[in-house]
Amino acid sequence: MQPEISTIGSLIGDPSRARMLTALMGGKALTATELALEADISAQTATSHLSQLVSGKLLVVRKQGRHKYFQLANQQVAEVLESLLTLSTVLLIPNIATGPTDPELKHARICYDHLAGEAGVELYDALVSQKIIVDNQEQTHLTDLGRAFFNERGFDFSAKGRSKRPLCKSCLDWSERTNHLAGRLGQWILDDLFEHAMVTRRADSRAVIFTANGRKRFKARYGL
Amino acid sequence: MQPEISTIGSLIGDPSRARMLTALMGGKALTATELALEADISAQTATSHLSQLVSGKLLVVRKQGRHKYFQLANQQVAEVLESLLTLSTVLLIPNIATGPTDPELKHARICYDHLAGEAGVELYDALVSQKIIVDNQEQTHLTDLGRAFFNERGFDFSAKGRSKRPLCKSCLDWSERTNHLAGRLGQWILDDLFEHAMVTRRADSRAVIFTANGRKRFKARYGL
DNA sequence: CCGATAGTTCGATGGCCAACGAAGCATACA
DNA sequence: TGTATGCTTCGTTGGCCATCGAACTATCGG
Repeated sequence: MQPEISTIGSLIGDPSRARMLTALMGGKALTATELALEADISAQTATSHLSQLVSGKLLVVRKQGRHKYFQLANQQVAEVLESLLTLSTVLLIPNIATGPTDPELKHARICYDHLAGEAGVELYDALVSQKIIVDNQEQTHLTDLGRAFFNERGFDFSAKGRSKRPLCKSCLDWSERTNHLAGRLGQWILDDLFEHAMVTRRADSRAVIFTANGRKRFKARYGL
Repeated sequence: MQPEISTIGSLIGDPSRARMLTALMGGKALTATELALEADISAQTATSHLSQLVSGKLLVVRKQGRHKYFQLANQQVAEVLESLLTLSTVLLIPNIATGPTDPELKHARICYDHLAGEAGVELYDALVSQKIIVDNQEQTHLTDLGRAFFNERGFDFSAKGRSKRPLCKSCLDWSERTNHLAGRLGQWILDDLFEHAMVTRRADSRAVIFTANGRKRFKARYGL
């Protein structure tokens, strides 16, 4: 086998060791005592931690008289720590930039059988502000107004008993971090878009592409 | 405080969780059962691990009927795992590219008071192959031949009693990962190089620069 | 409704490991 | 040579946590 990532993870996973490692991120070599103070632990405990870090090859050590100087073993170790520090701040300030980098995917894509991405979120918001649907923490309901709205556009409410699948459901959008519409109604809308040639889709991609005037007709039909 | 890196580290630090996370590196969302199989643990244990990963924000979960689909929470998580995987292979196949990127520093630099970098390592190897010094695991000794060699070149062996500092010492080279010569003899050689104007040094840099014909004279004097 | 499958909760068990006191070794300095 | 300082080794203690059996809820497919 090989040095598992779990081994490295558990080395970083101890609070005292993590504090030592971040202290060493500055690039300067530090002595065992300095690192013990940094981590706020006794010298004995520090010795134990440091020998683990050295035999785990995260640190290298240099003996200089009665001092022992420790530093990060190489650039890769620094990179791991750097990415961990980045992640730890990202977890604090949620998603500045999330989701796919592909702009087409980000704009509109298929999520199982319904519309997701920016277009999906815009649609959802538009339906909410028109009081066609009501968003109520986890649950989404169709209003009477909404029932008329979709009846008008050809949705078959009589087929309802066929399945226990809910009519409306909100689905957390991966790239946008807000809701888009799932459920039978979400599926029907996507079908509707294909049927009226407002969108097409490329083989082997989840991206949904609006046709020439498709976006305009989409906005008109759903009140965006 | 904030999500400490040790928290993230310990989440990755468990072997079962690490296997789940690497399985999710493919980008596909996997169900709890699939991940349990992947990590070779029972469903109960998997539930426990997965809820930890979700509340630690390394994973996001989507409920789809009676299935739960897990995937990496965001790009940063993937980056952390990627850097860990890189590190774990680097630890296997030591240093393709280590040390300073600055070529001057890499080539020759001062390590405390002696010569390090490529030039330092070449010198050390040359002295070993000429049987001037003997490298013996951690300890380096000057041979009788070596004693004559350095006496000839002006090293003052009589000053020995002045200090307990060892005559010869090997020092692990940070960029090259092999030995170079430290100790009183290492110091003397560097002084020798400056004295005979084979090298110069720039203010504020540890880099050692060979002068016009300095490198040639260096090689000649020490048998490289 | 029934059986099957997916996932959960609870509790008990066992093992690992961080922490430090005490004592020891190594080095430096006067 | 003696004394302070830096680091280590040993053994003990205490707490945390991965694991799974048993029993439970939720969902699907008829």
